[in-house]
Amino acid sequence: MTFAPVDPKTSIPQLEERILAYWSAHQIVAKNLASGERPFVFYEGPPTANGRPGLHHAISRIFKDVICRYRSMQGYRIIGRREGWDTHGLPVEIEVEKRLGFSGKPDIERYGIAAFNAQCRESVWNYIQDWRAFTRRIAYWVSEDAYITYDNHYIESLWWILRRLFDDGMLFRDYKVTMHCPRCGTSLSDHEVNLGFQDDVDDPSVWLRFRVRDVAADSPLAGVALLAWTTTPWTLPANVALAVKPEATYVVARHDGERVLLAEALLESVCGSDAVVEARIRGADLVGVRYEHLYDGAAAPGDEVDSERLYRVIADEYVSLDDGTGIVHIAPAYGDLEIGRRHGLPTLFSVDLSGLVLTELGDLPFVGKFFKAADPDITRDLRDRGLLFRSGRVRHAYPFCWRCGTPLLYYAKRSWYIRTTARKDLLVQNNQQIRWVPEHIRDGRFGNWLENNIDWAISRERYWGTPLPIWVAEDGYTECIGSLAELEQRVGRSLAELDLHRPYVDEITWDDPVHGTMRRIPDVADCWFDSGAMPVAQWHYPMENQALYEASQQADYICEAVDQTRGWFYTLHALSTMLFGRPAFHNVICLGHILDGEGQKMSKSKGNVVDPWQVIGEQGSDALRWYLFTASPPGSPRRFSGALVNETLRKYILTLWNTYAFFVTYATLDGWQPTEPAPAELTPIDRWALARLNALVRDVTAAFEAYDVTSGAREIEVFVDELSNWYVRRNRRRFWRSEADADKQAAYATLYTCLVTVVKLAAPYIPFISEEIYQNLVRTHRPDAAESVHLARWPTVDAGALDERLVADTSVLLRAVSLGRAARKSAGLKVRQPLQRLWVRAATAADTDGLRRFAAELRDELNVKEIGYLDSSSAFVEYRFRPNLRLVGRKHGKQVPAITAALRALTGDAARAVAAAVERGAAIDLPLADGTVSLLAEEVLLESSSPEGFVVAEDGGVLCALDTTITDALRYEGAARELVRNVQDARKAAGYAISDRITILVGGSDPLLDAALAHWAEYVRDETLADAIVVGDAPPAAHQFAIELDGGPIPLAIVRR
RNA sequence: GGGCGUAUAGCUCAGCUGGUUAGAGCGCGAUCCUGAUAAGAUCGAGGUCGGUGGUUCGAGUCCACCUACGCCCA
Repeated sequence: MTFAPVDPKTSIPQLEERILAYWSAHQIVAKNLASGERPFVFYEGPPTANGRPGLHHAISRIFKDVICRYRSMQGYRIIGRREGWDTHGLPVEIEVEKRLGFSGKPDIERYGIAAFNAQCRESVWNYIQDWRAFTRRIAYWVSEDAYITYDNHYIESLWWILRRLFDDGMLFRDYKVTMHCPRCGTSLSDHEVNLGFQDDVDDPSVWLRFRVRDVAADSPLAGVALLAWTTTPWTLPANVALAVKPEATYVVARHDGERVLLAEALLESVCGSDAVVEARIRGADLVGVRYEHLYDGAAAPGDEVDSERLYRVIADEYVSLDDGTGIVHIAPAYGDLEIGRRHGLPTLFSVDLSGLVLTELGDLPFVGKFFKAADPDITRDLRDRGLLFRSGRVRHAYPFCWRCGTPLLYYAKRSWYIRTTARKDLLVQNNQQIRWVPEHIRDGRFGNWLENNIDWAISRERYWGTPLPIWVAEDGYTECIGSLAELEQRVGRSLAELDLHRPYVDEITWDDPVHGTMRRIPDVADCWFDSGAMPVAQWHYPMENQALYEASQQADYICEAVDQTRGWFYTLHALSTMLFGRPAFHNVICLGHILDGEGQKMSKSKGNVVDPWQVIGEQGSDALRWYLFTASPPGSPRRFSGALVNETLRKYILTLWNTYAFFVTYATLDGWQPTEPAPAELTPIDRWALARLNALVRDVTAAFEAYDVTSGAREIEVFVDELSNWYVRRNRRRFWRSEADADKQAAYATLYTCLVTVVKLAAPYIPFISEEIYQNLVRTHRPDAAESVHLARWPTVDAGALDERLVADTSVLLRAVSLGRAARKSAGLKVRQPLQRLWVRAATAADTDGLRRFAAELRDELNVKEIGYLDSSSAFVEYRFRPNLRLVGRKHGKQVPAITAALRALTGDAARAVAAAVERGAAIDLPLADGTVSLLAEEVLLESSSPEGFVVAEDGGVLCALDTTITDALRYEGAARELVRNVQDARKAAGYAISDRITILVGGSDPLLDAALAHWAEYVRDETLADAIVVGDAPPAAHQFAIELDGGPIPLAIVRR
């Protein structure tokens, strides 16, 4: 058995294609999806496939994927790991309308709903091939056994849900304010409204008197007029109440001989400075005060109006004191519906759906006029009746129909609601059981949304959606149908062939013996209802799949972008709470949006949309995945650029790849087998690697358990860097050696264990490279091992291998190495020049002991012969002291500045004595201006500085001092090493094989070179595989070069034997 | 207008319950090391930690207000 050779320069995207082929040939995806025992429930939030998949789809898909893969490797069986497609809704309709050149609902009706919906159904699949290919290429592993929201089975489950809500009294009909175009006769979506906002619209601005009535003659309110302000006089007949702010102060003010009531804060802006305040009243105390209404509004047919509730003052937080009078005219029909519902107010109308003032208002001059045209008449009428306090004009923003330019009406229409407010407490309570990543969503954006919960309006006057299964008779008798069987029972025939969409469902009617003909209401459901109901509907529950549904009632994990807080996250949560009283999901990762390199939102119109296919083609899926996992925490918005993905590729993916390639190269040369018994003896650095590795397993597992995908990946990244740049670099010679001893076995076994384990940890993140490395390292030698790294078990921590002290010691060592290099740099001494001695000291005695353990590594890395350890007994060290603020600050508080100054002032013998005490762990007494303070050893931080005559570098309590004296012997050795390096370079340049033996020809004379060769010839021969070093001219086949030591260039040559 | 979030080096990001001289990677310049590496090391330039005020012996960190941007809602 041998490892397959590894090309260090392999094309990663091509490698990924090969892995895809492997997965497909061996049905790895299917095996993975079917694997596992304990259930782990995942819900796929369904995207709409009517556009090409973009980067933002990539990120949510891979964040879904990574958790499912992790759980799967832990032996969980993932339920619900399947595609889902959101197929209904306005975006789909608009897409089709655009293609057909339509400009509104009348066009659709003329075209025919059946034909239109057929187009919608088709349009949804336009990009499905792109989606499937994309999903496969980024290795998002889901079953193609998709749930589809337009499917009859899916819709039937939705009907079951609606029926349950209806039976519980949770589905009800009420008004809803919509933006209505009186010319087109249709509601506009928010999106359409936004298209037609105009700034600077000229409108009337009128202040009105509402006279107080039914108060005692001695009340301060007797004879007072409430002042209210409006820019829509046409809504005045629909007035049902006046609202004040509960905690605001209102005043009765005498102004121009009359007494008016308004908010104190707005008195001056409305009445000027000469008004006299007669009384002050809190807003809350005005509640219930009755006033004389201006016109009799009209109730809608069938509405019962409770006249007791009409024309009174109410108090509501919604009232603002920014403009107007602090008293707000409330007309629920035309915009104030929410406040009306909060206070149980009736709804009255003043204009109809064509925008004409209702004839029901009686004998008034503006009846029958268009609402905007009625404004001047109404103003004049009120002035004539002495009810107009003041009038003027105002310029503000107002919405117009984007199609025809007609001013829009806010208009309360009949609509169907789910009574979520009835379960508000439970919604809030259940939210507390959910782990949100990032955490702030729970009590922030999502929590606030629940706190301010309003009933969910689920009906839409549209075509392509789930038809609401509500049938109504002329007399208002209403039935909600909960299944196809129920409907069949009503009509008395099979409906097996019925498409559960408009217009076919609309054609289903029956005669109720008591109430007459039952007809379906024309509305369809809000498409968010479709997706929020997926836990039930994806299994066609309760008609089918009871077991599957039972097993997946609550998701362990879901993931979408943050814009879903009021979308899918809410609808899932609301329906689960309404139907079953429990949250729908336990853990949720809420992703931030992807921005372009400049921090701008990616949008087609800006042309800054990055095509994920291009990135994948250039750098591969793994690089893209790793970048998206590590670049920033999932909840933050992230800037994206291809350059950063490339950096990920170079810094991480290729480092891992090259470490692996190094291992395979030498293991193959040596014929090393992973099946060989584990070596009995490990060196400290081997034990370090394994301790680090096991700490990594522990930490990455903990990160995954906390759904902290990013931290886990960053930990792996640090480990791979240390493995490559410390373990492998330090141990290269152990792998090169020709003899196969226990030490070499230990190095192979250690590196092998590290690679195999890290690849398993990385597998959920970067499934392709992990698979490639796993296959070659494991499967080549152990055919009984799992067929894929994704079918392998997640690594467990070997507690016996953990060693915090060893890991800490190594990190001190790495710092000392770095400082030693810095010292060499500042002395201008190459590492190649050996030096006699390095003095070190660390912040604590324990750290210094750690350095002692790794003295050999330190000598080798810094090329010194000896290491000396400094302490207070060394006369040539100077000390500085600082308080350990974390401890001293808590204990001594305000004395900190004095203590800091006193410590800093210590010099000479006093300093030496303190240093000695601290090193012994003894307390010290520090004299201050106002007495003596006793400090414990750990409360004093010790720094040593500049011994004379040494080159020093210091950081974080670690000090390195280099003895820079270069004796002749050291000089010769340095020259010999210089020669070796130059010969090695020349070998490489000449293209010789690693094992080729050579002769070195010295073409000149140099005293230093001669002396170096006199002492170090054998060393040079060994290192360079030279059989001989001779003086002489280069033969024709030789490779010529030159080196410079002390003097001028010395010509040299090598020749292969 | 309201809610939530973000703001730290040219770029991408760390910075734990307040504590010592604010860090890393990339990029730039210089030097070095290297027979796994598209790599690595050291040094340098680059920061009023978005702004103002406050609490504290001590604020990037806590509080208030403000600014810019993003998302959601109105």
